[in-house]
Amino acid sequence: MKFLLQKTDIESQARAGEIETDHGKIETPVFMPVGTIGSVKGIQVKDLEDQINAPIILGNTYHLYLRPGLEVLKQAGGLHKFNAWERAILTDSGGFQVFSLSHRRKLDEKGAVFQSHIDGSKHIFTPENVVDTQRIIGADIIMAFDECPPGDSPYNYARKSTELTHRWLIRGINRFDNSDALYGYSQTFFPIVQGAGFKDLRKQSAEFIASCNREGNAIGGLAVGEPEEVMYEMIEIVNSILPTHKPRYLMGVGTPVNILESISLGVDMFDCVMPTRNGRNGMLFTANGIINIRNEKWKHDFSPIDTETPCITDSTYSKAYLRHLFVAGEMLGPQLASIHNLSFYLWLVREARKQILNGNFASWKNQMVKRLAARL
RNA sequence: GGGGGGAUACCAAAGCGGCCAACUGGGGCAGACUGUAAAUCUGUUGUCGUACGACUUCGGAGGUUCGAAUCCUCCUCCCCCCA
Repeated sequence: MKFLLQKTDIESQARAGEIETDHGKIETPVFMPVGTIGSVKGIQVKDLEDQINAPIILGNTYHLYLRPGLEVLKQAGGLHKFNAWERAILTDSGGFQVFSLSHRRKLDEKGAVFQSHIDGSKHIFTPENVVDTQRIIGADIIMAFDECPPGDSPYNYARKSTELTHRWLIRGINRFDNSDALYGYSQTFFPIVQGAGFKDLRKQSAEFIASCNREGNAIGGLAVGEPEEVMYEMIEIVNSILPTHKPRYLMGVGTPVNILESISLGVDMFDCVMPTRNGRNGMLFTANGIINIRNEKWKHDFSPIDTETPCITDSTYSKAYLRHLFVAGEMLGPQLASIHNLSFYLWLVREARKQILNGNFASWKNQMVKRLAARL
């Protein structure tokens, strides 16, 4: 993987760059659609390519390990072959499931024992075997196994957790550096900054992660219950420490406003389930604010959802029709909404990139944040 | 012609003397969702009021009772069975 930093904004920390992988180039800032179990829910690969034009999507180690399982993935020749996605893939390590499935896992120094949410069977995840699994999945970018503590974690817990994540990181790096990619293209390994909502922990963690000298770095443990101001504060501290010539990935974030503010703070890569999950539940993101497409007020509105988002949903269908599909429980509704939302997210980050390259990012961002805040 | 069963809120359907403004489902309306246990979950749905509460409801009209969606009488309408 290579990262080229093309331009840094004068008035903010925003950057435009380009990541090169063996599965294509990724212009940054970028938003990566989440495809947890090897599928961006409800969306075909061809629409991800042609409509949404995503250069990279996510997969999840925990979920893919449980289903379809390593045998199938290995036999398929990796996830790219399995799901027919020929562009880049990043896999989360299962660190988020340490948080989201905390009630069915036990942590110790060695790793995490999960009780499968599918059949209750027990599975051990360690910093080492999570690297092995991601080798088998064949993601272009693989993530360190971390503990993502809740946003309201007390200091002592956050400190211990961060230290554990650091020890796990050493082990993960060691396994990564002593193993090989399986399918003839290269993989890279991103470590993850933790530290919950505490400045000193974030600072220590960022310094530690920077010292590991990997090709890119991630910021985890945010947007997990802490106030937004705290999140921004943590990003600012961490980004003042992480190297500028490497991509910075803010994991799991977020709303369109979160993304613009974080770009402004120097983040290059994002992922979030919001455009797909909320889209399936009838929430549409537009340049002029949020729409709940199920609302009665759209019943007779035959205009497009958004005139700025370039995709089939917007160019073909009206709000009234989308509302009808949702109200009637037609599966096409969630699918079209997901296409729209992802197209909008990708449009937004491409637009941000354009503005950074133009040297007009800061004022554009301030204007966009105001528009995005509306509820239509 | 004879016999039987029904009518409850937008729909379906419980309730069969007080704990009933009325279970439950659907529908309607609204909300939530941030490295996906989610095409899921929550609230609300007689009227007025933020609320305590007040007022009008269980086909219609009368009646019994301290008290009726629930019991009685008559009326209207619907369904089923036998001729």
